[in-house]
Amino acid sequence: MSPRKKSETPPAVTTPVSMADLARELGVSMTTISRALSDHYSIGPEMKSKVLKLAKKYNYQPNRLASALRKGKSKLLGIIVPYIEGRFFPSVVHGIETAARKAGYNVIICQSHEDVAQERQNVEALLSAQVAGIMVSLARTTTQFTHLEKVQSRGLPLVFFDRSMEGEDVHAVVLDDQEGALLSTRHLLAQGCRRIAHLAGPQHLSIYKNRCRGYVEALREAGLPVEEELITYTDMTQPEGAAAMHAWLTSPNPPDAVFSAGDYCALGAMQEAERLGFRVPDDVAISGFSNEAFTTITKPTITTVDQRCEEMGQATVRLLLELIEADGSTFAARQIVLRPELLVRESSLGQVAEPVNTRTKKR
Amino acid sequence: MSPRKKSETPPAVTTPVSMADLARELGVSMTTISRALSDHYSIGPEMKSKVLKLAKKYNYQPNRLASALRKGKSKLLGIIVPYIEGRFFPSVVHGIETAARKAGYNVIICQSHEDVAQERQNVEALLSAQVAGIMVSLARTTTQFTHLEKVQSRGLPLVFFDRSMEGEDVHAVVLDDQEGALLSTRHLLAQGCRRIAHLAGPQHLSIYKNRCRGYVEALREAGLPVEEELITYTDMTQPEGAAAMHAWLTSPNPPDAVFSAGDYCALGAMQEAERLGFRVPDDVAISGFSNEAFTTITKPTITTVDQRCEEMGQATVRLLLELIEADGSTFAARQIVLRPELLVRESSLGQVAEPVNTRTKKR
DNA sequence: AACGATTGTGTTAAGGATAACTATTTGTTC
DNA sequence: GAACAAATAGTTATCCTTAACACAATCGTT
Repeated sequence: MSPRKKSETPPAVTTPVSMADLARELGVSMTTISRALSDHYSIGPEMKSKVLKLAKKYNYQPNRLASALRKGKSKLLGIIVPYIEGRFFPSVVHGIETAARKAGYNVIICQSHEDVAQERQNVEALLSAQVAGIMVSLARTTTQFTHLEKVQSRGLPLVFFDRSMEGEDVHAVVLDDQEGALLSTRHLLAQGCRRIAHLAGPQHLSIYKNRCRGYVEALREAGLPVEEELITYTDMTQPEGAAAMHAWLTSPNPPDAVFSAGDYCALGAMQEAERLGFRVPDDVAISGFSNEAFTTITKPTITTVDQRCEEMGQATVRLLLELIEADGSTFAARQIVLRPELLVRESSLGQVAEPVNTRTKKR
Repeated sequence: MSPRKKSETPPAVTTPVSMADLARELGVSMTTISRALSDHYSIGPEMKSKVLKLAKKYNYQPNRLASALRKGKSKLLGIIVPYIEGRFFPSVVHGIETAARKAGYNVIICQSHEDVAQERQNVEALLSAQVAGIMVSLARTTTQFTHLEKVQSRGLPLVFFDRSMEGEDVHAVVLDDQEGALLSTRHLLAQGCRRIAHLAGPQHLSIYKNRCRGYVEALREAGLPVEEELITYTDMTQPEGAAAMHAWLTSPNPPDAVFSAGDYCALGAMQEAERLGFRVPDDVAISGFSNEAFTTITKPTITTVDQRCEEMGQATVRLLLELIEADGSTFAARQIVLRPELLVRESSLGQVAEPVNTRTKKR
């Protein structure tokens, strides 16, 4: 009707071909086209190949909006993360994105900036974008979950990763933090260390609580006492690591190793130790957690625990897609626990050369 | 017909309310609802408030799929990056995501993995997701642009960021790499350095070519000769930086400063210098490029150039949205050039204490 | 008093894909 | 050879929102 208002469009605008175009050209109905493209049984092989050929010729791209609208199911997945910086989340997102694309899905990314209100808004945004499912790693401040319950009441699959709702009947992919701490502390013990300190994180966060548990477990295994003055609670930053280390090393009975629940904190501790004239690992061994990128470029390189970021992303997508394809029929909550990997590096290697895993992640 | 197979759905599935529901309840037509919600002039204030109230009561969320299908314009933006790791791209994506959300758009992220074929696929995926516009940072291997021309021929706004198509009639947001290199080299000169070497990157990439130009420009300004043996071409990795530095420092006439076009390479150079017994910055000053996270935690911390990641993301979105809203009417190609910021740190600070900017980026 | 302008609302037809239901032809079975 | 099943393709309604067009009522104007 209305004359399309492009009076002069230098790069001549071409409209994408639709099923109707193909149908017209072949003199068949749109249904036939639709079925042929989705390999429906009711279309003969001859017609199928004709349609496919024409579709390729015109480089037909299905309009996913239309498809999603009709089917009530889009090819979009939503993902909510606290932020996309540092090592961990970009890597997980990378894993998610790769796996999702392989399955023909696109991913919409939202950041909560560690804020519940923002997280709520993200949920709304994703719902109104009609995503087929949501993956979320909770903001630190999230203690109420009404926005997430709403997702489920919509019948939308929801999978948590890394930071999950604890003890609830939810689908989740998490790391076995306790195991990682256990491996790391055991390693320090194996290096001959006997007074192992722990730089702990905020204990209301389960990941840090579990890392502390693993540390304690390893000491118990070895028949060593858990000494209160050897555990310092920090916010896991570099300065606090340095401060804690300073206190320990200037005390009458300093530790001979430190297991930190985070790499930044471990770094601070290491730098402070060296500043005070202690050698790492000779005088005091150090291990961290998270396999931050910088742990391979410090001097010495820092022993740490890898969190399997990519695998976590892949597992999350796999679980979510299963739920989406099951279409609400399976609701046995599933928790996937990934095994962390200890990466032994220079900061914890005693002179006693022994067969250990010195492999670092390839990139 | 087929009995919906959820025999027992514990979390009772509620269907989202649609305009039709609101219309029925108020006894008006859907059009009225639609108009009231989009604040159309033809709806009376009384009716408007009634509709708004009801919409809020039922927490009505518009179905963006349907809206986008009808309007031919979705609230989705596509973004194609080589990868989402390291410092730069996550930060830019972060900036993009934040700015886009503020404007009511969601962002779909794709990775090309530095591969043209993948990039082509990404474009297809975004087109079929019916995004309203695309932001792209080219893969290194991209030399043909048919897939991107297709985007424009669809009438879809396209904005490049960081890695753009050179010399073409395109919209782009880039960093002034030459300026950054100029600032950095000038700073080394101001520190009293007179034999400044350059760790250069692959010269077929414009960013590295421009950084080299800036270096040369600064030397010229200072009336210094550009010596061939003081420029080494590398792939910008840590080992190659170390190798180059080794060669320089074992030569008869070693440089007293190194400007590296990348931080990793600068790091390698710095480590090698120290290994050879040279002190940084006293014997040889060093500066890098990119403001990678690790540059603040090495010892000494590394002087570098910040690439304004967040601003780049914001500017990219702003430009793209302008194009989207202009709806094909403005096609004057626009190039936005961001000014880099020199971050002076320990690796280049001579004993001559002078008033310089020692600020590092806060996080 | 009649007319156009203004205001407020309804009708209807897209937009592209798809699923339920129908209809036709061919092949199979007893 | 009649009945029935399988194979193949078409009709039509639907997903939800929006926009062009139509329509009715109120108002001011000449």
